[in-house]
Amino acid sequence: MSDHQQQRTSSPPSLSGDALPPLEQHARQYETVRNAHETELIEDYVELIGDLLRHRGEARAADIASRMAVSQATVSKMIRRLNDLGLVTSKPYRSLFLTEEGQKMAETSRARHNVVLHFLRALGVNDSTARIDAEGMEHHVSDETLAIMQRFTEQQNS
Amino acid sequence: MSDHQQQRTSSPPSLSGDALPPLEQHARQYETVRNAHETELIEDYVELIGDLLRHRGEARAADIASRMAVSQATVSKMIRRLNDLGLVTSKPYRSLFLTEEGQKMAETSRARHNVVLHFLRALGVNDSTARIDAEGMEHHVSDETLAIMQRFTEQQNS
DNA sequence: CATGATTGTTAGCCAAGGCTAAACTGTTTG
DNA sequence: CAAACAGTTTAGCCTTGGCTAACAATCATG
Repeated sequence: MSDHQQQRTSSPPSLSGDALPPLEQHARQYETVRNAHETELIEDYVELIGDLLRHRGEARAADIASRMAVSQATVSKMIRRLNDLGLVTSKPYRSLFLTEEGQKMAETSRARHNVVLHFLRALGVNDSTARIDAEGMEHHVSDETLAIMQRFTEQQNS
Repeated sequence: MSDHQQQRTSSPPSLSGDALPPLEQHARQYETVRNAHETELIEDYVELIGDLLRHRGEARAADIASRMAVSQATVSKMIRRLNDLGLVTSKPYRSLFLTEEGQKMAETSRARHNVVLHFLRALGVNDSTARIDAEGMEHHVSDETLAIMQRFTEQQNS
């Protein structure tokens, strides 16, 4: 029953990089990320629906499915959820529309997305990489950071 | 409720912001994000275990649970998964250790995390915000962008 | 050294977000 | 105008990642 436990011990903090954040703060970090994950997908759908409406005049489930690379059944299920959340109005077998709340969310998401995307390009990231990274990052950037990104981009472009 | 469709219609692309990306590219963006989500949590656990080992000499389930703000049962279940994936070795009721592969993952994650964190600080983001944002962003930053962030940070600090 | 506190595990529940297969609707066209 | 096809929905399944409650092991300590 002896403890093993490689005594790799006593690692002096000075040699082992940044210290652990205080417990409370650390916990808050993870919680924030978990919360973001809950809304992330919803926002992506709403944003995409908004984009389809703006660019195509309609948003069909099939388009969403192919753009998201997901099955139509998955989209259908998600639409019901969006409906229940009061973000879209849908009549069976017809195009979707956003409720007022949905439009607000789409607008906000699109704005965030664009700030991040333009920021990455201003930083010097290749366009197609920037698109991919922006898609992943947009939901994890605080308002504070977003504002800084925007300022940075503007300075770069002047 | 029936005022459908602000006829914002026929939106000329020039007025409606960036065009939709070509379908294939668009689909790849979402796929990349979905894939990131699958490994994200795993990496967070492994990274945290690595940090606990470095700073404390041991990684107990209770510590992980409180730092992640998650129940012990959740941690216990996750540890079995990490075990199955060959990332940690665990004997019941004992501290965890990382396998060689786990250590590699922890190292890589930690490095990414630090690059993003230091980049955000160099950009001018407040420390506690930077920590939160870094936690969320780290899994969505491509190698290309990461390299650019690192260069930027170094220039800033010179 | 017994016992209570702490820590870890197991069982069983739930929601989210995927999937395929099958059923249904709407549209196009022969 | 009927049949075929494209689009949509439903049913039912799976995995992940949470949770609580009950139980088990370990550890401190009176």
